[in-house]
Parts: sequence; C-alpha cells; structure tokens
Amino acid sequence: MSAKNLKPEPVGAPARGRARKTPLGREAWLQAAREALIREGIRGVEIGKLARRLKVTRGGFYWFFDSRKQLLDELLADWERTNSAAFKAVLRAPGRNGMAEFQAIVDVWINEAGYSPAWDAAVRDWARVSAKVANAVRRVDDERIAVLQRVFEDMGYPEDEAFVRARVTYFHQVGYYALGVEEPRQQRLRLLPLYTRILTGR
Amino acid sequence: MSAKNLKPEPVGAPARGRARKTPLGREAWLQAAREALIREGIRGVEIGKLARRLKVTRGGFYWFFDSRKQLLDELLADWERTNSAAFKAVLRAPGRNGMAEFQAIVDVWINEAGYSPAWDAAVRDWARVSAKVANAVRRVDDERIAVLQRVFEDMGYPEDEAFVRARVTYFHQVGYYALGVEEPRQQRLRLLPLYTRILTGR
DNA sequence: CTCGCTCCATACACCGATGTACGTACATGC
DNA sequence: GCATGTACGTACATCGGTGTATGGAGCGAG
Repeated sequence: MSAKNLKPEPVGAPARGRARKTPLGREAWLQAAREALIREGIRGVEIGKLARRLKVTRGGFYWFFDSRKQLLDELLADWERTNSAAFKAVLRAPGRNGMAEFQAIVDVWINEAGYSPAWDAAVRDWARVSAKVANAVRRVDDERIAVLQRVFEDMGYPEDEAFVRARVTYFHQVGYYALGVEEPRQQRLRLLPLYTRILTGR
Repeated sequence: MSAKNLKPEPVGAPARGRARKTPLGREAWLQAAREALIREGIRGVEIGKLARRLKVTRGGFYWFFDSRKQLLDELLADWERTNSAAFKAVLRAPGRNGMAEFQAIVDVWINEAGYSPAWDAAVRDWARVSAKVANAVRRVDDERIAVLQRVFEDMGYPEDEAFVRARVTYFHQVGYYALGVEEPRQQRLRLLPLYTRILTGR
C-alpha cells in the first residue's frame, strides 16, 4: 500500500512510555483512515468505524488527533508527499533515454511499488467535495503530466505532440484504474507491447 | 405509503396542472438528485438538501417515493437507460466507415449532446460503495468499449489492436473527465487532430 | 510503593438525516 | 359547492456520528 516506515516520530513525540500491550499510535489511525477512504470514500471515514476496525473505542483517537478534520488534513498531506515520489524519481535516473524512462513509468504503474493507484482514485473522488483537495490533486496531476511530457520530449517529439501523448498516456492510466479493470496478468502482459507501441508511437 | 401511482407519467411529463401552482413531480426530484450526485457524490444526495434546493420541504418527497433507496434505484436505472444511447447510435449509422464512426464518437464526447460525462463520473464514484452500481457501470463500460472496438475493426485493425485502441481511447476519455480538465476551447480544438492521429494511428 | 504519563473505555450532550403521522391548501370532477 | 385526490407543510420519534469529560489500566521512573 504505502511506505509505512517513516515511523520515528516525524512531528510530535507521541509514544514514549507505552501502555497496555502495544499502543496503536497515530500511524495506525492514519492507515485505517486511508483504507476506509479507498473502500468507502471520504464520507465513509468515520471515527467509530476506524475504531471498530482497530478493535478499540473512539477514546484513544482524540488523544492523537484534535478532530476528524485534522485527521483528514494529515491524510491528504501524506498522500501528496508519498504517492508521487516514484514518478519524479524516473527523471533523476542517469542516461536520459526516453524509451527507458517510459518503461520505468509503466513499471511503476504495473508493479505498484511505492505507488497506489487505488489511493489516487479515492483522493480524486474526495476532491469532488473539497476545493482544498481538488487543488492538491490538480497540482499532482500537472506535475506528473509534466514528467511524462519530458519523457516524450526525450524521445524526440516536439512540444505539442509530447504534451498530447503525455495526456493520453496519463489519462489512459487514470481511466484504467477508475474502471477498476480486472484482467488476468497473462493477458495484460500479452497486450503490453501493443499499449507501448500505441502510446509511444514507436 | 403511496403504492398506487405508477401510471400518469412513465418518465417524462412532470405533471400538468394539478395542485397549487405547478407541482414538482417525480422528475424534478430525480433531476435534483442527479445534480446533487454530480456535485457531492452519493452521500450528498440527502432529501432535505434536495427539498431546500427545490424550495419546498421534504413533505412531498414521500408522496412520490417510498424511501431514499427507491430514489437512488430509479436514479441508477435512469442513468443506465439514457447515458449510453448516443454511443450505440453510432454503429447504427449507414455506411460503416471506421474513421467517420470515430469522429462521431469524438463529437458525442466534445459536444456532450445526449451524454453527460460528469454524470458518468459521479456514477463511477458511486460504484465504489455499491456492488449493484458497480455491476451496472461495468456492463455499460464493456458495452462502450465493444462499440469502440468495432469502430477500430472497421478501420481495418486486427482484433487485438482494435481492442487495445478501444481501451486506450475510452480510458483516456474517462481519465480526461476524472481529472476535470479545464482548457480553453481553442486549445482543445487545436490539439484535436493530434489526439485523433495518436488514438487512431492514422 | 507511589506518582505520573500514556492510551483506551464509558457516558453524555449535541446535531443532522431519515421516515412517519397528520394537517392543510388547491384543483378538478360531479 | 362539495367531496376527492394531489402536493406540500409541520411535528415527532429514531438513529447514527462528532466531540468532550472523566475515569481507569498499565508501565516507567524516582
């Protein structure tokens, strides 16, 4: 799902002395919220539900967070921070070969390493009812499309065509997960060269 | 409580001169529900909000509908019935010219005549929390992709490539509206030939 | 041991949404 | 003009979610 190994108290210092067996901590609530967001949308992120899923009551929640709003704010910040890292890393690879960069991005999408398209889709739904989230999503989308445009420019395409190919590629991927396509991995791999040829024109 | 009224208007007529000035009728509630679904998602479709927007109270709602669930069921049926008609009409045109068929579909998307991509996107979000809706959406998507596949086959592409091009084209469109892209019409028209060339390969 | 901190349980007040019961105004058929 | 059916208003019971207050169990430090 996501990198949960940024644990050593990035902001406050919540858990020092320990109680009971092993206390949940902020991260457990955030992860439960993330999963609920993906399954049921933002309106389904209810503190009581999270508590039931974590096998506790809502009592502890308000020790870690001031309110539901604060939880959601941190959830959004977490998404914006972590779910685009794999994209931007592609351009930092040495060599600057367009086709290799494209393959690297496809690899991120297919293997979902350090990137969760389901999380993306859920945040995109959330953006419908929150202007703040909508702005964050727009920033992230523009960033990623810009990355893809550079990739196609590295293949030798002029600016306009690189921009359109970046959009087609990115929108195609967003739509793929928006539809929740489920197909056997074998078919997906069989068709992959066709996708590549159509999207890159090479 | 109202189990006796299914005859006056099947779907269309919003009731003629009946009571007060001009009563709202089922269709007004359905339309308000549709707009609320698009703006706020399924959880935002609340009878009180619809009433406020219609400048009435919730009193009349339960004359037309037994429950909120019934309203939502009819809303889904309405979507499945009306929002794909423009697609399937394309293949019924005489001549069977692949490129012309493609242009006709693009025309449906751009002019949004008899088709609302925003409604599509909202129902797609709704499908996340309702298996019934998810099934309906899957049926519709498969239908539309099949239509596009036939279009590309009419262009002369073999089955596999026609399928992939149909998916790329359809997913791209879904993603376009999922991102809520807003660009000046002039830019959209300027880039349109590029899109067409990339998606059709011609 | 006792104190203090951490984390969770319990109980309560508050708010908003649903559904129901019933009252009411208006138009039409007779 | 009066009864009937239609469409809406009003009031109420109920349920579920949020936030708060408070108490308690567990563990570490002195």
